[in-house]
Amino acid sequence: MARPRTHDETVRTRLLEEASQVIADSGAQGLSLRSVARSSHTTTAAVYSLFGGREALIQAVVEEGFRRFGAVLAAVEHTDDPGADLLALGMAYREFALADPHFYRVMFESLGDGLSRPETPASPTFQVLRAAVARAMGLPQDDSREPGSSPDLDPAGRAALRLWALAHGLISLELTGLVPGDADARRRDYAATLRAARGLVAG
Amino acid sequence: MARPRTHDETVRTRLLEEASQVIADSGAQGLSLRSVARSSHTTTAAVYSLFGGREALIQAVVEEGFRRFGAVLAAVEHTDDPGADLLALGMAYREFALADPHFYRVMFESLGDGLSRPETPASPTFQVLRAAVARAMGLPQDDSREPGSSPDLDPAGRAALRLWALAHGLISLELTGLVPGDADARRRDYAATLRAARGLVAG
DNA sequence: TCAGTTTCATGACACTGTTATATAACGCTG
DNA sequence: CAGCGTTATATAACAGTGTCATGAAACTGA
Repeated sequence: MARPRTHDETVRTRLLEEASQVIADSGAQGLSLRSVARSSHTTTAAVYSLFGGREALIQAVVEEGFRRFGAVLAAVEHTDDPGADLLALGMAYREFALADPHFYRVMFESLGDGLSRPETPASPTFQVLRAAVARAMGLPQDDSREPGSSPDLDPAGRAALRLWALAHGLISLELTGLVPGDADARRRDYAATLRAARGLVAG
Repeated sequence: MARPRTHDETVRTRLLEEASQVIADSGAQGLSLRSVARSSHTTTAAVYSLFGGREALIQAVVEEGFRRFGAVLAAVEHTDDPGADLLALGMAYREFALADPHFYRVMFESLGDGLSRPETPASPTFQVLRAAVARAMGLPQDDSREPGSSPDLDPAGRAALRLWALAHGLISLELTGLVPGDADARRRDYAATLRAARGLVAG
């Protein structure tokens, strides 16, 4: 027919929520525009006018995911022990990933689908980690160099990237089922590995 | 019609090769049974009788990939410097992943699609890494404990898993476009990070 | 030779993303 | 308030998809 009244919850929001749910449940692979449109009480045309297509809808979900992710990491409180704070950050990171594995995968492991990744080392989410590392290293918390002067990273940024890679790698292997042990053991090993990673922030 | 003569290259092999090509080019997402069947001069029914379906075909490609991967890693020569050997292994690992990013992704990042992962910490490919770590640590090269006695890892296995996670994490982030710098810089940083990871094999 | 099994071509089914068309609702301008 | 352009959305069609049932040809082993 034609354009019906917009409800309290706007169509765009409903589509985003339903799509997020499907992606969290079964990954981006299992996302069907038709079924998402149906459970949002609209049609696929809405997806095209509001987002641009299937890929763009997924991209919107990913961006929403990064907002949530940033909030989770930023909520980790600062104590007077920067090393402990860093570990807490790593545990929060892991918890987020394991809570919604499919979601985490879509956020971090897409590649080449034309998605523009909102999470670059310059992004706010990364800066939370970088600042925590800088505290632990006794360095200034904000990158003091000229903004945009160079794509390279300062020492704290480099260390943060290494820690990030380690955490992400462990979690990624764990999600793929390649890490042995039960859930508790894996959690302990993850924490122990992060603690053993002090050397990564030095070199 | 009916079953035509089997050619020199059997249908199964052709399907596997075409599927590998498509996956290397555009990932598992872009694999269409119909187009793979067409370029293999057969029909989709062959995929079902020879493999079992789309998912099973992908799984077969993954297994073939792990065979190639194992061969690449096993081909890294041993010198009298176990530390350098370990680094060389890491570089070979990275080279394999960057040569066919889609392929690497399909191998390591699937999760929950019902694929049974042939690459577990007990698998031969992992054992290549574990043995190299054991040499570098001055430990016996083969896991001397009762086989299957425990799902846990021995010290060399634990260290190997950590190094694996670090390498995989760095590569995964790099494939997603989250590591700054040009290709040379990224390669150097990767090597530097592996060298700095000595602490991971201690704790 | 002859049953039994495997391979695979054909065709149908339900489903997919995308797009063209048409129309209803909104936002603006006068 | 009237009119107009823009946007949102329903409908319907198109080409493509994975899967499966049917049946026939080719292998296999006794």
